[in-house]
Amino acid sequence: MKESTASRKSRRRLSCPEEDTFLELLRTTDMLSRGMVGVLRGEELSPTQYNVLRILRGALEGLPCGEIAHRMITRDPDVTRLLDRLERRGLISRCRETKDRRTVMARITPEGLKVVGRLDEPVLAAHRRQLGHLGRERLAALTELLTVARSRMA
Amino acid sequence: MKESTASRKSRRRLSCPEEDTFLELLRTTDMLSRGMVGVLRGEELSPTQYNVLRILRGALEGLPCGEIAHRMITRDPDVTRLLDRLERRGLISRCRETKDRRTVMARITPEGLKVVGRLDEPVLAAHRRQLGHLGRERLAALTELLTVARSRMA
DNA sequence: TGACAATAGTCGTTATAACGTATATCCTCA
DNA sequence: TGAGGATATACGTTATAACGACTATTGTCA
Repeated sequence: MKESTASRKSRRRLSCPEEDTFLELLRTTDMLSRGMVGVLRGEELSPTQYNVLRILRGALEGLPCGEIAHRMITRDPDVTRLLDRLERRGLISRCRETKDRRTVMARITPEGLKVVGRLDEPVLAAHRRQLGHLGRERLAALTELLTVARSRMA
Repeated sequence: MKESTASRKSRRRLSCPEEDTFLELLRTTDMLSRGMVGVLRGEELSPTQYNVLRILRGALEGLPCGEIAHRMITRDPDVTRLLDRLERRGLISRCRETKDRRTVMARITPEGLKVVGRLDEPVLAAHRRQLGHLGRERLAALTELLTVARSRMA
């Protein structure tokens, strides 16, 4: 194990606890995301698209584009073309507001609801398969740590 | 708070602890990554490119492309073109092996070393700024939880 | 040996992300 | 009221990611 220790030392000469955590976060998130991508592929949705549909399902009355952008997990300033693709597939509809003619409201369509609905079960199953082994307590601890991390992040 | 509770309930009708954790992970990682992107922009490197350079700095004797792909944090099967761009900028060099003529070795150049080197300080500072407030113990706890999560992930 | 599978890397194509800029609409206040 | 700034969205362009198919080289075993 001598050589492995040495190479590890040199490779990590600049590492610090913060960086270790950051890298673990990246790796874990990457792994989880890949799993999700696999599930969503069943309905030919990207994670971003799925995210939008979930948001719109939670607001059946519709939302302005900007609000969608604001609520997205991974911020995407170019909501326009994201919605373009979803509209082309008939999963959402858009219409310009009458009051403030700058804003465009997006709504999920019945077809869109069907698509997201078909994913509920597999998505849930994937989550359980990927993280279920941690158990309630550790999941709670993890969520808590992440919330704290983010709330004080500079 | 009545309405907010109700809407929250309906919005989360399908949520589960695993999903909550997953979403927190995504949000946190996204936030951290954005910070890094900002720092790396100083040298016009994408996170993926920076990752490759860090890997190659840890293996000055060079590595075959496949091994680079294997070590990357976020798996990218298309290492070829990633290395193309880095080679075009003179940050790495490539040459075909003589023994196994299928493999191509990539090495970091002195110029590449300079670029990564210039980032050491700012990257470290960013890590501390973003996660330093957690303190040693919580960082360790977080890293530990993530390692466990990943090691048993199905 | 020599056919065949396995491996390492490359490339074509399409979709998506990132960035800056443009356009339309609204709001405020002199 | 009307000029200037703010806001909401769209779009042009370039870079990158994702997915397959393709080529070259090596290893294996009948």
